Amino acid sequence: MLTRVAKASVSKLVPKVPSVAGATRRAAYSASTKRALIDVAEERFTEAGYASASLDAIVSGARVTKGALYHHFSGKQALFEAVFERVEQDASKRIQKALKGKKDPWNKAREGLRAFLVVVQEPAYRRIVIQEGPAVLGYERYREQEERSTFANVLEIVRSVLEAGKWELDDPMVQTYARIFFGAMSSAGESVASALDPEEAAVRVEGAVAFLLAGVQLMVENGLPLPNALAAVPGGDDREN
Amino acid sequence: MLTRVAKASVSKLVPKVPSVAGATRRAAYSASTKRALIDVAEERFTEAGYASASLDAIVSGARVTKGALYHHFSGKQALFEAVFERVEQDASKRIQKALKGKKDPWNKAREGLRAFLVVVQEPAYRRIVIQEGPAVLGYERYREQEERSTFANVLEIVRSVLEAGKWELDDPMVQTYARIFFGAMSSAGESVASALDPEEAAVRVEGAVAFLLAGVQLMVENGLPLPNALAAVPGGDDREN
DNA sequence: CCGCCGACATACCGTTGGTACGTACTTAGA
DNA sequence: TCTAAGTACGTACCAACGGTATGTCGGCGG
Repeated sequence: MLTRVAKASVSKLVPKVPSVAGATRRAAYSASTKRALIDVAEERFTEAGYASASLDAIVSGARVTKGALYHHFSGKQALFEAVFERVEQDASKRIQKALKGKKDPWNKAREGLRAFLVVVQEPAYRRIVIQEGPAVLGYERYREQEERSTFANVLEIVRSVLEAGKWELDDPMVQTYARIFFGAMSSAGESVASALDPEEAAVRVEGAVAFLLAGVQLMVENGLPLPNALAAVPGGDDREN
Repeated sequence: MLTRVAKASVSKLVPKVPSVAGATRRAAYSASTKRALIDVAEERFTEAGYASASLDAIVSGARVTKGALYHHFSGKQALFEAVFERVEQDASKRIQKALKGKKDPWNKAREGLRAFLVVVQEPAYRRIVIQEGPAVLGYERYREQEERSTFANVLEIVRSVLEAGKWELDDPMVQTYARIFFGAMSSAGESVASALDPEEAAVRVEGAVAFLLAGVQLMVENGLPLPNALAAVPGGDDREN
């Protein structure tokens, strides 16, 4: 009964002409409840964390029952993954928008960093993607998801920066650089978000990254060596001390 | 009964003269079972993950009951934290050993990185510290723990590297650099450990970091600018495109 | 020798994720 | 319009798990 009311209350979402995309009315209802589930789940997961967010709370928040949940998702983890995906793609789009039109690799990097530092301060992204993502999904699935969203952005930025140099490096090496940067950004983002003064922390992070970028830039301009060679530094194998 | 046998089998750990440190025999028994709990817990947590590792399995593996567990620890999370702490300190010690005697900051950094890349390939460290640590402990407690172990090592390395430059930067800034590097290393470590060819991946990571280090080194030698200034780059506010 | 207390064991509870099954409402087809 | 089919749920239930309350046994100080 309550369910009926619930459906009625969101019925404005139902397309007037269920012709092609929205298809039938049933499908629209269905999609609506699925959305509601994901919405509430995102909220609960963000607030309470994955383990402490009970399915009962989620389904009651979405004004459905577990039957509905298990009709749309194979389980709690699948629901989390759906939420994860949406949060990730949201973030990715916003970062891409910040990159829009920027062409100079260095500015692109700085702008992307800034956008990321904004995104990473949102509770949902912090908790769901950075904090609990790897643990809940497992590193494999986590990586797969990232690969086609935020990490893709980082990869693009890193690639364009590295291409500013004349060295040509194979794709795995670019991936390696991107991995390193992505990890750095995630960690930095967490520390920014949890700092007493996030603004100040963000400034510090931007400064630090700008510094490192300047180092790379210097090497580019001086046309310098070994981009992907190992640290078999000629100086000496450290027989000092 | 079984418990009795278990205790007897490890009774060689009991000090012959329970005078000062080991104290009474009871205390020694107690410490022994606590150790056993942590041992088994580390194993189970590493294999199955935090959520899927049941307390029943852990206590039965340690040949005790939940009564014993809840006598020594306040709950599952506390047990995890004990395991976490041990794994972390183990890793920290090993890294410190690798740093032993190295004085040149750049070599120290490279050596520390190499040691870290070894440590991070051990399943226990990967799973407990990197993957599940932040999610289970929460970022706050996670950071507190790291602060006094592995992160301390990174901090020291970063500090010594940065001090190679003539700039003086305040402590928070050094912390920021260390955070960035630590995050980079964690992520890189994960990708190394989960790569099809960890050896090759490790080489790539070392190469990439060496490259970045070379950039910093270049800036040091050229006595270059703005270590902690923001990227208010004079070049232009990016009205390009 | 004895009373006490620490170090467990045992039995039990509430909650949770997950499943099996029932059912009402839609929609396609005649 | 009527009906058969199937989708999209709701309901009732279960096993497993983390956690707790209480009992008990053996060592240890006096």
